[in-house]
Amino acid sequence: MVQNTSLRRSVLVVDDEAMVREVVCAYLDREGFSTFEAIDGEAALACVAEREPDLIVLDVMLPKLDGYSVITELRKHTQVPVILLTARAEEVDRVLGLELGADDYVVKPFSPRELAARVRSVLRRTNATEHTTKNLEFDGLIIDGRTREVIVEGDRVDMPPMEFDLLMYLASSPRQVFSRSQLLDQVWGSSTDWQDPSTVTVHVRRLRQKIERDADAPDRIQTVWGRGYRFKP
Amino acid sequence: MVQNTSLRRSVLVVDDEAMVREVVCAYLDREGFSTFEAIDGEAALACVAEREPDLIVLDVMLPKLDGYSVITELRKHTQVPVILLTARAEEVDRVLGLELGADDYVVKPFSPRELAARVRSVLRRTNATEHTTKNLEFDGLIIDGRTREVIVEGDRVDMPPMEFDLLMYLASSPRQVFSRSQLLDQVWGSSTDWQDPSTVTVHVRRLRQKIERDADAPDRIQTVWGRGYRFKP
DNA sequence: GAGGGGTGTTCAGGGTTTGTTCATATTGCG
DNA sequence: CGCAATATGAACAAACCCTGAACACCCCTC
Repeated sequence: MVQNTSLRRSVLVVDDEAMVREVVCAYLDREGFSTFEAIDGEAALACVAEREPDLIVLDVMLPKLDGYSVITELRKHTQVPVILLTARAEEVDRVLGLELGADDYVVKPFSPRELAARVRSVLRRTNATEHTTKNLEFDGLIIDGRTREVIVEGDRVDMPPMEFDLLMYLASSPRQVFSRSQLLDQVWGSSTDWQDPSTVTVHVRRLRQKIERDADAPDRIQTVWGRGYRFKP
Repeated sequence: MVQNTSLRRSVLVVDDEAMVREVVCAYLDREGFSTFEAIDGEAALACVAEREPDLIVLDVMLPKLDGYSVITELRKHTQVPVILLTARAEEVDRVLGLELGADDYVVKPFSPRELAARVRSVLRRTNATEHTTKNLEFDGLIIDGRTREVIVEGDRVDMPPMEFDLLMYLASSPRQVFSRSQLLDQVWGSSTDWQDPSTVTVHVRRLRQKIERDADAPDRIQTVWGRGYRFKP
């Protein structure tokens, strides 16, 4: 059994077209995921048993064992998140797919960008149970990615998922400035084109109330006027 | 080799129809991008080699060298983001099947607004992962493009967005003289029409107050009478 | 199912920082 | 000395951020 010790999330891409696998994997690689490939349903199940990916991108139309059968089989053993690829809108039996336990579906043709966004989104949702994330420790602030606990000045602080993800993301690149749009893209991840950047503002405020010594004079999460926010270690 | 020193993101628009190029470029210009145009695949590759754009908007149907071939060629050397323009929905299937080396695609007819949104979205993402922002260090002056911090003689100095951009631009090309109009063009961008060159003067003054040892005898940012300003390393 | 707490999102108002303009003083050049 | 370019200071306008509260939603308990 190969343990996935990497900090990066791993994604298994299952499609019978080599070009699709290749392109999707290349893109996800660039996005910071580690990727595996499988050409059909049987190979997919074998790979899941062996590598334990954090998420599976699964084409519905597959030789040997189709996507629905793969999900059914998977669900006997694991709760690994699945994103379905379906060829055309008309063929989408979303009810069937989702009832079988898929977490999301993407209709072909899709843009790799959109798929990556869905992957991030689904991983975020299912984050609560599995994590291979890192632990960060600063002066008076400890962020435990494994247990999703935050400890401020020795006190354990309750942290909702979104706020934790935001804090984690900022703290992962100390001092770097992120715009609201970037944070929406990177932390929220899905369909962010029409979302309100002020969502970020509000979450930052709540975050500050929890981890700042003086909420009126933010020190850890600094505002960079006109540009975004920055975590100060 | 022309260096793209502008702080604005540059976009190369490739389409054989002059009207499309014109409309798209005009809109992107107004949105704060600097734009280049290419009429066919060969011209596109030449432009990429010469200008190194931050993103490429690429029509699939092109004379001489079609969009797919251009991407294939591009990917041998660079990871520059590409947004494909496709004339018909059916062609999108080919995009998926053949050349998903693109980061996104837009189906004609499209609204310039939508295209601009995609451009921004793709750039946000790629900008977040690649640290293309530079760091500059001089004697007693450190400019960190990633964190947007300036450190003068060891002291961290708060720097408003515009002043930082201006300093960054000047310091990126030490000794080179820039006229006020050039700076307006490159740092401010053509987003706001017909600006007052004195805006530059004021920002230079404030900049000097922050980074000069003696504000009355400017050393780092020198005035070149009748010509403009120059950064001295 | 029906409440209830917790979470994520949106919105409008107010305050602050920043960007720009303008009038005036100063500097550099012929 | 005259003219043009640049510097200065202050005031205005715009952009931006924070606050507070309300709404929608999900999950959990009962």
